[in-house]
Amino acid sequence: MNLDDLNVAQRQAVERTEGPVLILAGAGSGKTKVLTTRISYLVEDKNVNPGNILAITFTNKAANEMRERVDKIIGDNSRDMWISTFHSCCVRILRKDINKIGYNRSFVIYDSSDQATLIKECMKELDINDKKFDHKMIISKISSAKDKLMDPKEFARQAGSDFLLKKIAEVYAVYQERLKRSSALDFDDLIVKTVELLKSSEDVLEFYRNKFKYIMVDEYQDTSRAQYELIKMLAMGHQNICVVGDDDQSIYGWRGADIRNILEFERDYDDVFVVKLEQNYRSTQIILDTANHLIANNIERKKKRLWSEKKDGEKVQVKLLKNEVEEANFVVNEIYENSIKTGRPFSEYAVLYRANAQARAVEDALNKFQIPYNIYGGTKFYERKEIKDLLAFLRVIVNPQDDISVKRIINIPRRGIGLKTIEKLEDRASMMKESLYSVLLDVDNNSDISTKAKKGINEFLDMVGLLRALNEVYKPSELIEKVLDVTGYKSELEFQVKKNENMQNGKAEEAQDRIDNLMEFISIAIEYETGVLNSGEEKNLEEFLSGISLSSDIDDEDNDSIDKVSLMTMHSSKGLEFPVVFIVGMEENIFPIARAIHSMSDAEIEEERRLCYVGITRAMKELYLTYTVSRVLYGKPNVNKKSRFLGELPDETVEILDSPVKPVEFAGANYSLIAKYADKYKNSMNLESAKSIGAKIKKEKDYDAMNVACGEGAGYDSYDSSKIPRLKKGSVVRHPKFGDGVVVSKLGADVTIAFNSKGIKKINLEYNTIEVKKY
DNA sequence: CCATTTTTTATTTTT
DNA sequence: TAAAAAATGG
Repeated sequence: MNLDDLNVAQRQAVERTEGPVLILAGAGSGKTKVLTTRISYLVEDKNVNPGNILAITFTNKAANEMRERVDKIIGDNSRDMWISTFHSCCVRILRKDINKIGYNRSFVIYDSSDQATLIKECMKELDINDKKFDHKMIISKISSAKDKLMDPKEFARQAGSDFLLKKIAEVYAVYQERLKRSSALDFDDLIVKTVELLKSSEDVLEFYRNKFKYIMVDEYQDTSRAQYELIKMLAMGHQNICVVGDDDQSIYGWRGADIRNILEFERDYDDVFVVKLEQNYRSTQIILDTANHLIANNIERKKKRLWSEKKDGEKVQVKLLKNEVEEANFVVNEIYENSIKTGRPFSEYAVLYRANAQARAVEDALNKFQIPYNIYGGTKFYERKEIKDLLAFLRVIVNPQDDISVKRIINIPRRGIGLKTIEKLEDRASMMKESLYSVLLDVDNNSDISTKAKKGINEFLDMVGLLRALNEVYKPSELIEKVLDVTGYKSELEFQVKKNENMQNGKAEEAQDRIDNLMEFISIAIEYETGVLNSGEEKNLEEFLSGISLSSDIDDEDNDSIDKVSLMTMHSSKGLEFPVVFIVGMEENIFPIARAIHSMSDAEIEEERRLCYVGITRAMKELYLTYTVSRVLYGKPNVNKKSRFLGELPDETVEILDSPVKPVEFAGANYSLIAKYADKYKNSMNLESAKSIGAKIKKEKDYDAMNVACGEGAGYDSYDSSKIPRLKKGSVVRHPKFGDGVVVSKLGADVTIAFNSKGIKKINLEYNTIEVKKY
């Protein structure tokens, strides 16, 4: 096999096939290339049977990409290889043998919202409604317990006498019981139960240890303790385990990723061969220097330094704007001008942010400029109501024990089964420790249920019976059509469209959208069927459903080729790259994000810093970082200091774009003063409070709040209909780039200005901020 | 039982 | 602000 286009380190990583190998792969250092080459090398040069190879990734996208690339090198040989995500690998193992630990092999997979519903039910059953017990908090505690392979008993033991933890332990126990009764596993269970299976059955463990003679794990820094344990069990015999990761890109600690897994890999295995991939093929040296300098502030890390052969490049641009609207306008204008200047398609630009809510302002600006964009994240296809309803029907067909799904659809379409009836049924189910469905089957012998409800329940049972019979005959896609038909779900939506057609309430469009989504779902099913046909596997509804549960978003391949700007959180940008990257919202409390009440621990700050590192290293050629004076948060304007991360960047690689005002520095400087008046506003201050504090400081009420917060009556102007009239012919202005000038003429937001140094220029105030001299 | 109004509460989310 | 949860009224 030809390894000529690998560098020395990459080559070492490929050729060291035996024993434990740790590849520390910096951002953009070609780790996917190394992994795919290594897999191919094993097969082609080392004559390893493809069936003996297991390659694990975290996302379907990564798994698909890896398989594709391996396919390209070694052709159809890759078929017997397991290249999959942790979760789908576990599903495959569990479908075969989960009965050995007392579960039903046709289990369903509960997603996070099913999980939330079930947790709430468990809390109700235990009479826990105190406001102190937030179901989300309980979910995350249980989830992190599972990440550590802690079962309810162990959890209760560790809770000791702590009241809160004891209560959570109770919920955890009931929750697991209910899951089992429903033949359901949540995402975490997929890992936990696989470990349990391997621990309890010597045969199964032996089988997979023999099968997977070579194991590779991608994104190792993101593995949880449970995943670590799983891999360790499988790799124990032959020790041919190769993990790839970058501790600096560990950004999922809050989701159970244990950074110790990678930091302590060398301690866990004997004679570990460590390779560092430090040559970056993605970014300019300027961008790498910026990222290196920032991440050097983290203490808990393996030292490494990325370098690139691309020595020249643009400096990182840092820009302060007045608020999130102007920030977005600046970004979009910059994209627009840059694309005209360089001829880059819009797909080469990305706007990254800390929280999804920040996308809105950017979206508005892009719409105003009529620039096409793609938002990643947000509401996912499979989380839409109509899709969830349909999925619930399908899940009940496969597994009527699934209480959560039964409850979801029992009254769709309406059959007079209300909350009261369901409550009675549930009580009975939990009393008898049986599933809801078996209580339904016995409804005629149940005296507390009204005749009307009984009738409805029997209708429901008949319908499910019919659909289950149809499932024996039809393919998934055809069955879906039957479901939509038999349940009347589709005709109900069609009726909604008709009914609201002539009203301007948007309901017709909404119903039509839902129909379209359902049709889209059918084509996904058809796609699945043809895909399965080619691979020669079984094509049943069960497999189709687990596939769907395990795929987060539809990876729309042709969507990538469409010329659109990408908007996403920094979390979802991991693994991607763009020639031009904007990171918006570089402010304290936004990024690093503020956590409720308590201040952040060092470890949390370090994770935020790693996230910033991930964001920066997405950029290939140009990088912009923006922050604002004030920003509307939860409906109220807030003033934040600029992000500490900006201060951690090296001076040499950063260019601070001239700003008309320096309010954030002022705000920073004034914090000690403000703090004197109101200590509680030290970290976060809204304009309301700034105004009153400012008034005390300045003893002058007429300053507008922002100027007070900025510490000075800067008298600056921007596009704001109420302020525009202040700009007149003859006004003296200062532009951030062009310096002082005089307004020559004004048409809408377009102002023509004669600059002392640059001559006459037309400036559009929608996306340029200029300073107006105070009268 | 169900639809509408009021109140509450705000990360990130590969599966 | 804006979405989700809870409360209320028909």
